[in-house]
Order: sequence, then C-alpha cells, then structure tokens
Amino acid sequence: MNQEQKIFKEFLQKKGLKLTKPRQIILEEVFLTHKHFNVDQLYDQIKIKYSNVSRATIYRTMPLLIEASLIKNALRCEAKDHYEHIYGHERHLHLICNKCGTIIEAEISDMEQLLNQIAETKKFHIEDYNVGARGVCVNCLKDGTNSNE
Amino acid sequence: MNQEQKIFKEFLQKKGLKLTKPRQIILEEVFLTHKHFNVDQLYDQIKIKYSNVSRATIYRTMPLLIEASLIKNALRCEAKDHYEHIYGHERHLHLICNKCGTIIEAEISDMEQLLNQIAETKKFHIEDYNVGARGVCVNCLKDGTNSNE
DNA sequence: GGTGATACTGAGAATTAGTCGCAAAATAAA
DNA sequence: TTTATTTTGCGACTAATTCTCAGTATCACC
Ligand SMILES: [Mn+2]
Ligand SMILES: [Mn+2]
Ligand SMILES: [Zn+2]
Ligand SMILES: [Zn+2]
Repeated sequence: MNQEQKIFKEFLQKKGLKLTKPRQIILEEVFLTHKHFNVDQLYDQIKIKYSNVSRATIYRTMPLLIEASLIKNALRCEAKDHYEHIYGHERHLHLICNKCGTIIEAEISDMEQLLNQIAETKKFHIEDYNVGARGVCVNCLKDGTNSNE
Repeated sequence: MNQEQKIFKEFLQKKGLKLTKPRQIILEEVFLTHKHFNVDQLYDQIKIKYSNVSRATIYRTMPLLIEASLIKNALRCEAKDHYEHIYGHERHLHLICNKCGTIIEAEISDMEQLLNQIAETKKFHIEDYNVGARGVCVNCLKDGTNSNE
C-alpha cells in the first residue's frame, strides 16, 4: 500500500468511512499520472480497465480526496472543473491559452512581475489573470452556524 | 453618452455590430453598480425596470462586453460565472469564503507573501489559492488556424 | 418611403456538468 | 447469522449555458 492509499485510508477511517473497491480504483487512477484531469476523463480511463465505476461515485469521491488534501480543484477549463495532485507537488501557476486551451504550468515564487517574467520564459502572452484565494472569513471563523457546509 | 457607451459602441462598430436597445440596457445595468454579478442577477434587475430582455441576449452580450475590455469573468461562485468591471477598476484579488461564500476584495501588488499579509488584514484564513493567467500560447501566436475561436 | 441584405431578438428546446433519491449490495461488528 | 451502517450504480433531476429558429429591427441604396 503506497503513501496516497495510507493517507486516504486513514482519512476515511477518521470519518468512519471505508476504503472500498471503487474508491481504491479511483484513487489509484488519479495518482497514475501527474496531469490535470476532469471527472469525465477519469471516468473514461477507469471504464477501460475496470468495467464499471459509476460517474456518481467518482463525483462523490472527489470531495473526499480534496478533504484528504490529496488533490485540489485547480482550474476550470472548457466548462469543466479540473483537478490536480497536491500530495507530492509544489503549488504552481497555470497559464491557460484562450485559443487552444493548452495549460502551461509554471513555478510560483513572487508573482505579479514574475507572472510576466514567467510568461516570457514560456513565450506566453498574458491577457488577463485571476488570483483567487479560498478559506474561511471572520464571521465563519466564529460561529459554526454557517449557511453552507 | 458616457464613456462606457462610447467604448462599447465603437467596439461594436468596428465589428460591424450595432448598439441596440437591449445591448444599451444591459450595458447600463452592468455599470450601474460596481459589484460582482452573475447573469441571473443581471436578468432579474433588468426585468424589474424594463419588461423583457431575454436571458439569451444577456448571455450573448457578456462575451461582447468582455471582448470590449469593459468587464471580465472574474470568478466562479456557487456554480455560476461572476463578472466584474475592468473599465475604471484596478486589478485586484478575491478572497472567497469556503463556508458562506462571502467575497472579499483586496489590492494586489506583490502577492504570495502579500497574500498572507492581506489575509491577516481581512482576518481571513487562507486555505488554498489559485493563480490562473489567460492569454495566448506560442503555437496560437503563430498560426491563426486555431482549434477554438 | 420602399426594398433587400444583414444583424438581432425572444422563446423555448437542447445540452451537459454536477447532484440526488433509492433500492440493492457490501461491510463489519455483534 | 443478524443487524446496523455505508456505499454503490442507476437513472431521474437540476440548473447554467448554448443553440435553433422564425419573426423583427436596422440600414444602405434606390
Ligand atoms: Mn497544475
Ligand atoms: Mn472583484
Ligand atoms: Zn494556444
Ligand atoms: Zn464566511
């Protein structure tokens, strides 16, 4: 059992959940490559090897993998959420081509000016960029009585 | 005719398009406040004042406003695209609460370490962040023969 | 002010990522 | 086993966005 599996299993146990066959398959497939992926791609890959793991189960497993800090919802491309590994990977930056959809990865260190330096390195012409940080706001830090979650 | 209208009209003319009534209404409504908005909110606001501008037309107008550099697709929240003004606004950063969905805006200057300083100022606990830059990649810079567009 | 070419529009159908309800199947403890 | 709890696949569902299409507005030219 590799590290990802250990982490996932431990995570699940803590929540009173089980590392079932479908979840194992999904986990394994997710960590088979280091590319970004969306649910559909994952589903197709899995379908080839192991007859059937339903889309619903994959959709249900993503939030678990995220909560376990193994992956994150990294970007949105072609109207689909795309995920990527966190475990074993540095945080990095995505340069997404508006025309062909190519996603170029780049190191982060300072940003802003670096954003342009990096772009130059990658011969990418930045037209726009977004920085989105997620977390918990003051109000939500206080009361556990939240609208969401 | 205010500046936004001038810009939009000029933009449209350059493309052989017209500044029609629905487009004027949408433009005006978009620039009435300086908050983020999604198509549904916009639609509701417009419906109150001017009987009917169809959702389809609003959806069709967003890309035009974006191409005219008046607005941008700034973030995704609650499964909806959210837009914000570009014209007359500094580029800034969004702190999105994972629990209540509150969006806090903050100035950009250097980022990364700043991201944390800012978060402290706003009493926001950052759990994750994404930096996504969009533009055109080398390949697409060369040939006009693109997969998309 | 007609007239034809072109661009626009609203309405609603279609598409599609993502979610949900449910009854059957797996799990694991007793 | 029995029993309580999860989990699953399936298919129905939801909701944002896109598309189709037939009717309208626009505008250059007569
Ligand atoms: Mn990446
Ligand atoms: Mn903003
Ligand atoms: Zn490209
Ligand atoms: Zn909050």
